[in-house]
Amino acid sequence: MELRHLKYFVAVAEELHFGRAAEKVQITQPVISDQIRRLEQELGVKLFFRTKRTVELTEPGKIFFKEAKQILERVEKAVDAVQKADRGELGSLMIGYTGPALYTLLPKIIRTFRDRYPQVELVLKEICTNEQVEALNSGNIEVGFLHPPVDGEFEFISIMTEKMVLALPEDHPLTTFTKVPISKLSNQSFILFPRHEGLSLYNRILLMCQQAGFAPKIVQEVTPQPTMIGLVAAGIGVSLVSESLQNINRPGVVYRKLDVPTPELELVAAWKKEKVSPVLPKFLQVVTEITRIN
Amino acid sequence: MELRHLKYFVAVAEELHFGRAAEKVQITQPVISDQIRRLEQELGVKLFFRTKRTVELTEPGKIFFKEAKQILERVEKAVDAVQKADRGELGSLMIGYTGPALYTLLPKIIRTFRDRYPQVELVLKEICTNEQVEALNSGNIEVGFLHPPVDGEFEFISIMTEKMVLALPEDHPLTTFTKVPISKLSNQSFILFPRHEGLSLYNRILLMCQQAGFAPKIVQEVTPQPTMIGLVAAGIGVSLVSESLQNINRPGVVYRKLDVPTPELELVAAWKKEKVSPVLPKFLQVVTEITRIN
DNA sequence: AACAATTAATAGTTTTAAGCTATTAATAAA
DNA sequence: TTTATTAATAGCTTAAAACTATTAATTGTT
Repeated sequence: MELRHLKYFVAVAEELHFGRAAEKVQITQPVISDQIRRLEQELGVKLFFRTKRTVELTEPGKIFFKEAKQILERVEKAVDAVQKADRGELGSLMIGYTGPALYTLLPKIIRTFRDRYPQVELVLKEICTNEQVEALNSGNIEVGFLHPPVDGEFEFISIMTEKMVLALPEDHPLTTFTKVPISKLSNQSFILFPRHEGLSLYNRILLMCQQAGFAPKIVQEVTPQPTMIGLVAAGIGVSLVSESLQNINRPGVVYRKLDVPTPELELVAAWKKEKVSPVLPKFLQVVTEITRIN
Repeated sequence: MELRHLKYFVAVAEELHFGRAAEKVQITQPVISDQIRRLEQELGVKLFFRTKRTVELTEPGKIFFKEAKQILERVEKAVDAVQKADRGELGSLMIGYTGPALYTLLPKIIRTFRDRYPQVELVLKEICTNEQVEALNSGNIEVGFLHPPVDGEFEFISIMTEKMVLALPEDHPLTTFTKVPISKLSNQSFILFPRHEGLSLYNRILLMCQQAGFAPKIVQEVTPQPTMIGLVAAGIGVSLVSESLQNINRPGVVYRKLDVPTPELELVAAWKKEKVSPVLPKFLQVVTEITRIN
């Protein structure tokens, strides 16, 4: 049995006339007669009562009619779905991101993409840069919002570059400075993110301190950044965070620039050139648009 | 696109290997390669990434895989359904019946059939004998439980024959008789069913009275029988009902035989020989069984 | 590095069956 | 009785499904 048989059968069942049914499906009448006969033979079931003049569905025929129509509809839908999927308008996309992405452009990108392609399911995973690299390589995510530098062959769109700012408890003596001299930090307790969460940035921060002549006294390594400034507010120490974190209004915390250039945190969208799913280009298009506007 | 393409596609998607897939669907490997290529071309969508050595589903391919599997399942179910319907194990049956059928064997017949063929929907309609004849002719019902004689070409199974009994209010003077002499009924108020509800029986009752030398004084013509004996209980009059009605225990009503032979009410299952649906023979089989047991 | 094994694709052929035209047989309507 | 309608049949053509044999590319092994 093939879809053709179902198509012809439905046509005859609808018209109850072999000639008109044949016309409807664009073939000649003897073909329809023959194909219905074969279908009945294969099923072992008489689908029509027919004389030389009249055609009528049998009871089993009526049952099969309902089924056949639904199957043909289903097939149409399947074809539509696979073609939509091919155009990237249906399917799913695994996305990795870091905290800083979440506090800047990612929400807007997600919202815009959702509006434009509602049939694509976006699966979001907050994971750090080097785990994103692994996930991209293994195919666990298709695109990552992460912080260079990274090893491996990736394509990039640069989203933004952020400076770091000093987060202080509001009653801290250093809040009197508009730009805090870095030398004043030599005796401060530091709250930083764990080293493995951002090796490059971590090292650049240490380097900055080293060049100012001291090694920072790190009392806590935590993540994510909202937790870091929570500890700052609690008076545990000071912290260096990306400037976009100021978008979150956290009582008890005050932000100050340093008097030296700080390490910069670049956010990029990264993906593997090979095995790009149809959804990805549509997503990157949105990323580009949103990045350009901001 | 034909079901064949879906079948081959699903095989390749499951095996991710053209050779093994070919084996699975019992054809040779080049055929599968060719058919998948044609399918992709018709859809306009690449379903597999493939090298000379490896096969992998694309994202649209994964979408289509889910759909295709479900469609094939649906087809199997449809084939099963139409074959079940052909054996009379699935479908529906319109049944007509009169009141007396309902108080005797019909419930047991229905229950037995339901247990045996749970996928057949029984549609029951309480209609009088001559309306059943029309319904049988027009195809509105396929089988009727009715009371002969009827005009027209029908097949029959005789279910049972009932005598009539006199229904009396419990405080009625005639209750003193074990067998009530018919002559005593000449002055009684009669509650009977409407003439058109059972022309033959009605006439036979009148004839019985006439032979006893009187015409019954009919004060109410109502239906169904439970309503009739309700009126008897209320003291409106006496009634002649089928003896099976005694199965319903109605306080305030007492039943007595007459001293003459009463008209007999035969209950039969009747159907048209032409256009018998596959369900009907299965139903009639149950009717025969239940009738034989009782 | 060379060789063997694996595997999807290609080429060429056979077979199946889909589909066509012409006609027939049966039935209903005029 | 005649005419029109309509499903089925017969015979033929064409399309495509499926086969065998082979190739080309890739992976793994010696």
